[in-house]
Amino acid sequence: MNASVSHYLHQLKLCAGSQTSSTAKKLHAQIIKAALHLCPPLPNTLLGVYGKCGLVGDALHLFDEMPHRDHVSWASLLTAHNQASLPHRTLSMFRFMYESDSLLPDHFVFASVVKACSSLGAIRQGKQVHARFMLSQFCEDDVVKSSLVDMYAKCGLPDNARAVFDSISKRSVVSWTALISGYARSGRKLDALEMFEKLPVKSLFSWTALISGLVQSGNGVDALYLFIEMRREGVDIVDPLVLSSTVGACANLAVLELGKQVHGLVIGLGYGSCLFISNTLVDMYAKCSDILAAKYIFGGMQQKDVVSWTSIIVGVAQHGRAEEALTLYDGMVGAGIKPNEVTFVGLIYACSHVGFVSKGRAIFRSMIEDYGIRPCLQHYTCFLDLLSRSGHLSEAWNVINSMPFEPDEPTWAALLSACKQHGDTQMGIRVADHLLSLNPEDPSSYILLSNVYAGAGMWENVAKVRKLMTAREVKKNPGYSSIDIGKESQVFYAGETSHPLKDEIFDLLKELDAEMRKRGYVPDSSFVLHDMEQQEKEKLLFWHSERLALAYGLLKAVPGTPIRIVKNLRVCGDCHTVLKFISSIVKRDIIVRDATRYHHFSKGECSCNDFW
DNA sequence: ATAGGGTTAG
Repeated sequence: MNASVSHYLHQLKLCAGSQTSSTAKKLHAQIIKAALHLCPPLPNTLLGVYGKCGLVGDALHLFDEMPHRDHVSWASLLTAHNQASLPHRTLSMFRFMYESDSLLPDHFVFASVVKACSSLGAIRQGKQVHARFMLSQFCEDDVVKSSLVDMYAKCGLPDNARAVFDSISKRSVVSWTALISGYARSGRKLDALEMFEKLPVKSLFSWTALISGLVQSGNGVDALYLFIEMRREGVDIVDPLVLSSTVGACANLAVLELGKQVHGLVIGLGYGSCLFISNTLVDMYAKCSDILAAKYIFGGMQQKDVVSWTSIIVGVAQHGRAEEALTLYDGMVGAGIKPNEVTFVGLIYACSHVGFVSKGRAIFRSMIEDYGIRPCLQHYTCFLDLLSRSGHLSEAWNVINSMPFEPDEPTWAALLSACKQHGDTQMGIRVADHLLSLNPEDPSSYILLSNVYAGAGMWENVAKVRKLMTAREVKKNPGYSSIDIGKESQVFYAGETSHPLKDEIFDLLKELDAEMRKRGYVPDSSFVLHDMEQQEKEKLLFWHSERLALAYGLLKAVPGTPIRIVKNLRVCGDCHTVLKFISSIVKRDIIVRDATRYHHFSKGECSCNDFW
C-alpha cells in the first residue's frame, strides 16, 4: 500500500477515536489535495469517520459522490444514520441498495438494518429482514443473530428473541444481555433472573440490563433489591447508567427516603454533576413530592437539556403550580432549548390545572405551527381535559370526534371527570359506557360509572353497577397508603384495625372528626359502593387508608414538617374534603401522591383545585 | 476498512 495512504488511514483512525469533526473535514481536504480520495480504503474509512463524528450530512454527500460503492460503503453509511438516531433514514436508504448499486445485503448491512428496525419498533419490517437474512448466505452469522435477539426483545416479543438466541452457535455477552434485557422489560421476571443466573460472567453491563429492564416494566421493588445485591457483590460502578435506572425506580415508587440515599451514593461515586443523572434526580424528587429539592437540583445544574427543562416543568405542573410551569417554559425558550412533544404534554397539563383555556389553546397551536409537532393522542387528551374542566363540554366532544385517533381510556376518563364536575349526567353515562366497553376488567371504570350515578342520585343504577361487578368478578383493588417516618416506612390498608397504635389513631381521627363537623363538614358517602345504612358508610370512609396514614403521621412525624403520603388508588372525594379540613385544623401541609396526581393540602386548600 | 447489548422527561 502507498505510504501516504497508510499515513491518512492512521490519521483517520485517530480522528474516529477522538470524534473531532473539524479534524475529519481537514483530513478529507488533505486527501483530496493529495489526489488520494479514490484510493481504497480511504473513501470508506472517511465515510465511517464522518459517521462517528456525527456528520451524517457530510457522510451522505461523500457517499453520493463515490464512483465505486461496495458493501462497506453501504454498511458505513447505514451505521452512520443509526448512530445519528435516524433509523428511519437507514431503512429508507437500504431499500435503494440493490436498485442503485445492484448489491445484496451482507452480514454487516443486515446487522445495521435490524438495529434500525429495533430502534423504531418496526416489527413487520424486522420480520421481513429476518426472513431475507435466513435465506441469505450469511444466515449463520452470530452477530446478526444477536441483533435479531435485541430486535425481538425491544419489540416486546421475548419468545421470538429466545428462539433466535437458542439458534446461536457461539453465544456472546451481547446476545445474553439483549435477551435478559428483553425478558426484564417485558415483565418476565423469572425468565430474566434464570438467564441472568446462567450468565457465566456478570458485568456492570448485564446488571444494568436486568435492573433497568425491571424498572421499565414496573418492577421497581425487584430492581432495587437487585441493585443492593449488585453493590454487595462489589461490582464497580464505572459508569453511571445503572444509577439513573435506580433513581428512576425510587421515582416510580415515590420512595423519598430511599431516593435520598441513592442520591447520596450518586454524589459519593462522583456522578453528582452528570447530566443524565441530574435529570433523573429532578424527576425523582418531583415524583416523591419534594418539589423544593427538585427545583434545587435543577437550579444547580451546570448544563440543562430539553429533558432537564421538561422534567421540572412537568414536575411543577403536576404539583399544581401552573404559572410557575409557564414561567419556566419562558426560561427554557429564552435559554435556546427547543421544547419537544413531552414538554407540550406538561404545558397543556399545567394550563388545564388552572383553567387557562385560551393560553392552552395558544400553546396547542404553537406546538403545531411553531415547532412542527403533530399532536399525539396524549396531547389531545390533555387538551380535552382543559376544555372539559373549564366547562367547554361541547367543544371537547367535537375535539374527540374530529381528532385523528381512537380515544383510549385516559381520554374518556378526562371527559368523564368533567361530566361529573358539571353535573352532565347524560353525557357522563355515555362516556362511562365507552370506558367500560374498552376495559371491562378495570375496577376503576366501574367506580367512575357508579360515581356518575351517585352524583345524580340514581341509587338503583349504583346498585346495578355493583351487581355487574360481582357478576363479572371484577374486584376492587384494596386501597393502601404508605408514609415515611424518618427512615421507616409504614403501610396502612383501608379498614385495617390491627396496628399497634390503632387506639391512638382512632382517638385522633375521632377528635378531628368532631372539630371538622363543627366547621361544617358533612360526610359525602356517595363514594362508598355498598348498600348499607348511612352510619355504616361513614364508618367505612372513616377507615380509608390515607386517613390512617395521616393520623399516624400526625402522631409520629417531627412537628411542623409536611406529611407525605403515597396512595395506590385515587383519593376519594370525601377524603379530599377531610384532608383539606385537617390541613387547616392542625396547620400542617399534607402532600398526597395518589394513583393519578399530587395533592398539596395547605390551609384548607388543595393544589389540584378540587379537580382530579 | 464496515456490524450486535445497558441510561433520563409524558
